[in-house]
Amino acid sequence: MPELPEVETTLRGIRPHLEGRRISQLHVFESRLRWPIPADLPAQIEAAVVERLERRGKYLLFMTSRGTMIVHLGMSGSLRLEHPHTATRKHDHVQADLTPELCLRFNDPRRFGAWLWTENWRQHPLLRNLGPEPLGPDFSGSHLFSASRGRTTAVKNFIMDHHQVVGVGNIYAAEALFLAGIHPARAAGRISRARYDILADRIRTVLGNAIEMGGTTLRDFINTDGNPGYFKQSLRVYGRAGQACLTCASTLKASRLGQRATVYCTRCQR
DNA sequence: CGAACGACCTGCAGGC
DNA sequence: TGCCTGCAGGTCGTTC
Repeated sequence: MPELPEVETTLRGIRPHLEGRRISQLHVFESRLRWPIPADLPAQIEAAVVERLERRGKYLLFMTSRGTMIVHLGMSGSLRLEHPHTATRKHDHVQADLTPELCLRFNDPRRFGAWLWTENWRQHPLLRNLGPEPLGPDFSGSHLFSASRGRTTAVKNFIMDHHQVVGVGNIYAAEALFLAGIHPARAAGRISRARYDILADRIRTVLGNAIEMGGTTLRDFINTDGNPGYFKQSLRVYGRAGQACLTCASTLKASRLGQRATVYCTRCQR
């Protein structure tokens, strides 16, 4: 499920229930995630007050005075707020108790997610070398342009590399390239400054719109399935291989780039 | 350094 | 119905 808009929607949904609140207990039901959950994570986070909940790329940061809990949803992870006495579901791996009436549960069938602890998140190996936030002030076409000089990798792979820009996953990479009229397999180093300006703008637009849609369907994240429910709305190319291009009506083509499914219009994207 | 690819894991859809 | 294959929203680590 999670691309950047889903992570941002999750953040907005759970933040009001986390910030300023103490995690009284952390239950680990299954520690075998992308990396093993550190054995001392419960002891580190327990009784700590979550001063702030932030997002960096697709990582959620539970910041306390003692350190930061890093949470990543991986490919299939989701967070739900529930009553602690309700039954857990299959693949619920972690539960953070907040009040006698409320806990945060992490469900992740594929277990590609992560729960880690760091005392200095800015220097953490997973976070240290991340590129700029696509919706922040440091991201621009000129940034993509200068970072891509000499690179032969396909532009789709390039914008999905979070050392260049964080948070552009497989869905929105395809969507942004369609909106920018750029062929996904074009070498990143052979795209002009002007086209990168357009691409950066489309990345911002497509992610911003998806976050807005998530925000409109978002309630309070309590007793929901953790799924914002807007996924697949208004996608122009992702999942539409073989169907008609919404711009020129020619048949959208599927291919694979970096072992990821890619859909594009051979006529609109060059 | 960059590029390509395997790896991690479960669930589901489709073909036979 | 059951078995097999391939595919899925991420991204790290290894190899060349």
